Amino acid sequence: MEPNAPRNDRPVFSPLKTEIFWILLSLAEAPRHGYGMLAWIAGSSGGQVRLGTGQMYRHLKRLLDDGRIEEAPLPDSDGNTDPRRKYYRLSETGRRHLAAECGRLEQTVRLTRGLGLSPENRR
Amino acid sequence: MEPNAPRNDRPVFSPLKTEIFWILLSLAEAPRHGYGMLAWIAGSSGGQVRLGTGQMYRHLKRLLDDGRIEEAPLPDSDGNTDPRRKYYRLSETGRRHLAAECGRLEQTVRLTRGLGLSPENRR
DNA sequence: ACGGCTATATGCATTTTGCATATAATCGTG
DNA sequence: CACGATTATATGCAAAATGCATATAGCCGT
Repeated sequence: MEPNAPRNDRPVFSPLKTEIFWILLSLAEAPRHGYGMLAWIAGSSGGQVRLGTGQMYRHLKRLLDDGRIEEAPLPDSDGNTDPRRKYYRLSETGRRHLAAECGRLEQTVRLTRGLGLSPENRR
Repeated sequence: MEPNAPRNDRPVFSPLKTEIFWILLSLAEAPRHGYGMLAWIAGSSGGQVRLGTGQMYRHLKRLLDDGRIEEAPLPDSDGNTDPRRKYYRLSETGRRHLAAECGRLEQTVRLTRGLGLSPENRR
């Protein structure tokens, strides 16, 4: 084994870091704009996933470049009031990546449980 | 809401980044040394979690300082051959943190599934 | 018209990463 | 027993990512 082997051969669907996972997840239900995603993530994660606005918008830029999200038209639900809002949605690739990561998380949980880690001692 | 609020009030059991999770997980079964942990992680994650030796030993140092792992005596299983080997085990805190994170992952998976992400389209 | 929230974006010091490399001990094989 | 391959821990450094402050500006109620 050569633990220092280069890692640039990363597949497209490499493991997602927590923040990216949640950003994609915040778009699973419906298109949102950045600030709305921040609020959704704060709420849905119970405040545990913490993202500043700086990180959010930088990640959005990269996810757009990667083709994992794409700009979406203003939904009807939006009163169309604020011209600053930019809506995004998952691309097909982004949705698959999210599903793949969820599968990975499931496997990880199974492995962890199998090693005797109980759901007690939470928090 | 103030999405740019400071985040230094992080609780002790903040979400673990993937690499740290796997490092702790590699100690759940039995004490190991750094290089052994690398091999275990590469195997158990199916090669998906990639850690170089540099990251590993720097993380170990930090986890020791944090009190989430502690040095352990050489186990009998080890032929006691190599004096370079340093064994580590989970501290009680580390084990709780690992269990907590596993619970968090479970919740995340449930939420994700609830949003209609199917386990298909894996990889 | 003022203050507070919504919304996107940039600046910058600090930290973290990826990867190469250093150092050294063990082990198998000729 | 000398050698090369592998095991094992550790450091160096350029590049990237992060935390947090700040800039900019539109909305909304009073």
